[in-house]
Amino acid sequence: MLEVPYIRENKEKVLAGLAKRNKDFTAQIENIIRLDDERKLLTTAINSKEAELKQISKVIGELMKAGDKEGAELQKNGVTVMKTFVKDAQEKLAVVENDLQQLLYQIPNVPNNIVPQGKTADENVEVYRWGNTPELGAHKKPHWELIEEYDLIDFELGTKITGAGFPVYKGKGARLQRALINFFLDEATAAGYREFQPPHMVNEASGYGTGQLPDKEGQMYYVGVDDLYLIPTAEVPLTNLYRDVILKESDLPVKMTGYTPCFRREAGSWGAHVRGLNRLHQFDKVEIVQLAHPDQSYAILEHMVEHVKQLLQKLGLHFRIIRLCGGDMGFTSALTYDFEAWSGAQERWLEVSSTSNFETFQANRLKCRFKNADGKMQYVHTLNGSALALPRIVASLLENNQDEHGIRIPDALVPYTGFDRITR
RNA sequence: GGAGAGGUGGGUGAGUGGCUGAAACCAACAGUUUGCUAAACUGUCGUAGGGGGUAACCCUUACCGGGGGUUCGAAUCCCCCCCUCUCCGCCA
Repeated sequence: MLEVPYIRENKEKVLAGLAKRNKDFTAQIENIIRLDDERKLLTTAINSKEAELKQISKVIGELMKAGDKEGAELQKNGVTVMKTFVKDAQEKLAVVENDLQQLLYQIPNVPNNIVPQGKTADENVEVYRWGNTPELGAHKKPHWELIEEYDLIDFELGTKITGAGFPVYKGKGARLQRALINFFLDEATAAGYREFQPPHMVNEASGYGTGQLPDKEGQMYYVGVDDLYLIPTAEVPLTNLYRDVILKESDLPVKMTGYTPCFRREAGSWGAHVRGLNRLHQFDKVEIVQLAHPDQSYAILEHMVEHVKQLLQKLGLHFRIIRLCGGDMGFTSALTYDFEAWSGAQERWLEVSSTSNFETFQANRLKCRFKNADGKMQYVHTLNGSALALPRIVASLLENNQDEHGIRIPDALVPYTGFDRITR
């Protein structure tokens, strides 16, 4: 959520930035400023009237103490009128504040200067590419065939016990999952991230904190009886660990990592390219999160990108990094890099990580601040990245490393799997 | 789920209708003293909103788990909810 004072002081800049999202926010921004003006006016009126009432109460208190009951009663004249005035003004203020809040919730984050102009994913900009397309020959198979051939994952069973999009990992398939999770967590902790095991369900306040709510409730599984949401990513519980927290400047940056399953309804997005592991309702992911000093957040974003880059290199996967254009970027993000691994048999790129700087957009909602050198409160910048999401990594590992005899496990992973090949 | 106790500032903890935004102590920060460390002393020590000032700052309102209510006036009384602790029940 953008801060109103920031909007007021940087109106043109905000509008110009938001224009990259291919929508004109002029009317909304003007409305926000108008409502804020109204808010200030009402507040001033209420404040002075309340000060008056408070003064009268004080006088009554003194008169009562002195035993002057009649004098006290006299003071009460006019109080009712004043109280009615205050009550009316407060009701108006509540409406104004609510309208303002609702409007603010609808304004996405302002894209950073280097975010490319563009409407769709086609206009994203590739900024880095590593490795080569694997030579697989004519016998290459997509991962859903390999999975069946080597009995690694069972989609039918998952459908039986739960539903489509909930796979059951079996034998070496299950072991590969565990290996990847441990590998990713070890790499993250070695890079200084503290490991957490957060809850897999969160309350409504947490949903608002990181920006899933309002608006995106359709994307989360909701447990109505207990009013809880299944997390769509570890970003939600991890970042919310610092909701309503005031940090010391010396605490920054806070580096967290955690493995969790992620639950996504993917309502409406079940089109093409969803076979096998390409899109699931439940998947595993290791996430890295940082709370950063605003002056350092973009340097830290680079570090995080570097970290993810190394993971993919250690796994030996052909991949590229793209900078998302304004039209493709998430609501809460100011700058996002997506990582795409090559899928050798599908012959297309699969998104395996999304690493973003949210600047103060989440921190404002979270009320996560630190005291700066001048003793002033300042919002932190929040950042996060997948490091990494498993299913598409598995898909691309299986496809890229296949030959007639089986599937080769990358060296970095062998200590974790305990085997270096998957065979029949 | 049932019964009881309780939720106050960074922490401990006082405070049952007005002089309490909140004692005291601890922690923290700044300074004085000191050969260093320590100790002692002095001072500062919440957040947010509104108004004023170039600014240091000043005035004002709100906030004592959350939300309502009673009252001229609520941390203090009443109602609802949430959470924590103890005992009981249930259970991995």
